[in-house]
Amino acid sequence: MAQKVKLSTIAETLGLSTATVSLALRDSPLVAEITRERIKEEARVSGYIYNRRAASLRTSKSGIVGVCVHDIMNPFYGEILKSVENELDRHRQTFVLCNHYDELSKQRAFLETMLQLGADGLIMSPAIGTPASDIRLAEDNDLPVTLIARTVDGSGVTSFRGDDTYGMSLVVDHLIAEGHRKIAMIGGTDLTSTGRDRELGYRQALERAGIDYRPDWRIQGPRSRHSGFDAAAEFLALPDRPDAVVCFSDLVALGLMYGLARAGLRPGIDIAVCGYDDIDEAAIAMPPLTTVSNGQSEVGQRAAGALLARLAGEPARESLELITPHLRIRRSSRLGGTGD
Amino acid sequence: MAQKVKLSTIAETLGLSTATVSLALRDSPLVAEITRERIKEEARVSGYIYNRRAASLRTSKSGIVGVCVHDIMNPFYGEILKSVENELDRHRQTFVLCNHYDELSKQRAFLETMLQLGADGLIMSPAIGTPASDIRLAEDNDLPVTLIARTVDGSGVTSFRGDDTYGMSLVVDHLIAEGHRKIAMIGGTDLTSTGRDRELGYRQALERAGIDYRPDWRIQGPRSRHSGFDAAAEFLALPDRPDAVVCFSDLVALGLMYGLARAGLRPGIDIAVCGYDDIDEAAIAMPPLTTVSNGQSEVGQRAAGALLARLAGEPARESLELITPHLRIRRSSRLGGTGD
DNA sequence: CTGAAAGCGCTTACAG
DNA sequence: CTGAAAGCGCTTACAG
Repeated sequence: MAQKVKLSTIAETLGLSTATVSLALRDSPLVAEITRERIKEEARVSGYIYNRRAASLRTSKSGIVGVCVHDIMNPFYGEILKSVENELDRHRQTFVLCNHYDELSKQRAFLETMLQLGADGLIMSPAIGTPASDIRLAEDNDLPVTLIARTVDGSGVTSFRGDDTYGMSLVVDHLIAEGHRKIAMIGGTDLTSTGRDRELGYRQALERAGIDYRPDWRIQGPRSRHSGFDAAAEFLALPDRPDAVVCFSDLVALGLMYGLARAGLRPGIDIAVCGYDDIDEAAIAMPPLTTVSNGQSEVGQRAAGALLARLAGEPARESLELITPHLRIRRSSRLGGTGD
Repeated sequence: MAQKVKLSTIAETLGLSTATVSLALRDSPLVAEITRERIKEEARVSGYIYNRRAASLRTSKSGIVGVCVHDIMNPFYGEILKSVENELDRHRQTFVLCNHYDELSKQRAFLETMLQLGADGLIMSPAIGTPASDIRLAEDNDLPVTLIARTVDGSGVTSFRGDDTYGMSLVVDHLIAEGHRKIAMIGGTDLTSTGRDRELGYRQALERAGIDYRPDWRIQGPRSRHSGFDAAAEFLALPDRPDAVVCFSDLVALGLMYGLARAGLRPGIDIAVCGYDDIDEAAIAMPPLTTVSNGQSEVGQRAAGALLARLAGEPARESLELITPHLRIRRSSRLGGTGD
């Protein structure tokens, strides 16, 4: 491009003012239909590129929404993001992604960048240890925030997530109904609301059934496929080994099943395994994985919707929107039974 | 924030000019050390937020690099992106992600957005059907492009990808060495360079071994775990069924293995299955998957490096940088054999 | 229905 | 070592 084409270039070529050109390109009815068409045609043929930085500097709207999660390669987040993306696309918002890998410094750098770029809003699954003040910093600088999957107390904003305590209790109830009494739980951490809530659901369900909680059957930590795989060895070495396992997530369960299979134990035959999230892979895994549908697409859609409402002027308020999870019974938990 | 703090606010407070403040905040030696410290301190306590839109409007540098791939939820791209992210992070570039899902319109919308935001550069794995002119449009508007994983002829820019033809021939050679003669290939499409090149490697390896290519043993299409799973039925119905399969990707292979196992066929025992890419999961899968390491992190790192060089002023040139793939032999391909 | 002018918040020569 | 002034490319009252 020899010479950059800008509004004023078009205005000069056509003998109009930049004001008219600006209005016409945004389809303002203030400009006569015929003038509008001439202007648009000229913009097209001259290869005009709208300069959003300039516009944004003037209007203080950027059309950018930031999205920050633990790791987009995790299908659980991926599925949420897909529905967020869908929703934002329809409102012509550009969507800027970031992984924080639970490093507060990464999350802060991203937040700072969004502030500097004048982002219109932020959707985040806060990193471990996020203080409420980080979220208020954004809000105080006109950057509305909506939380997903995890909660931060005192943030003053709306969070969307599944009802993890209830969901986990559904799984454990199911295993108990299948006749299991020795049920381990693998994965998750006390440091996130998700981890705490799912463990609570596990303990409550045991308690309701009159089964003692055994700390040695609670293996904390794993949150990925790989660490689930690694946990198999630890599980197999457990004293008085349980015959059923609930996992923090599907990813952990799928990794664990690989690990158990490698050790010669057949998931769904020798041992019951359940996951959490009902990611796409759960239904086709071998064996098909019993899990809890955690409403990823609903979380994404509602979170995006709530953020758009904030952009449209709705005030912030602290609230927790719980999506009701559903049990998906498949073969991995039905020893000797049938199922898909 | 009652009142937005800007450069001029700081300048007034301190009785300095905005020029001095601007220079000081960017650590210019033109400003006296002591003045610089006063300014930075004031910026800190007043909660100043640097306005990148304004700066970028002035300098026409935005600090943004766009990255556009088929689907970031695909671990193959995820692994590339992780290393791109690493590299860009070190140069304090903000990294804006986009999935095009092989829809040209989505890719174009993203390209347009990057142009409007004045992005400094673009890394992309071009959508099916991307014309060279789309890439030249970016280049002509001062938006340097580097391609990954796929190539576009006549683009005039550098591409980084694995040597797919050679890589696929390694797998097929290995199966032949294991004694297989009836080898199917599942997945991939003629519409991408990756699909074409991997199929070519398959056919060349067969030819070298004097084995006829059988079109009915070439199942095109699958490129995801789910479609790999679905392809199992088609494969099982094949006339004169092969006893070995090479897949377009690990994801396809992993899905296929789920499908075969569900049908009662044991991958790695009754049938040999190989993947491509060597994603993290391949090594822990059950059975562990024989595959080809495709150098994802090298692709990402070198592509990011090349783009940074372009940003630093290096001219564009059309070239193809092939990363040499390596065979990873695991249990899925060694019927009756041993391995990890 | 269209135009002249100010201003968004920075950076960059240029002057002193 | 610091300041005054112009300008990046838009949009928005305001006037006509």
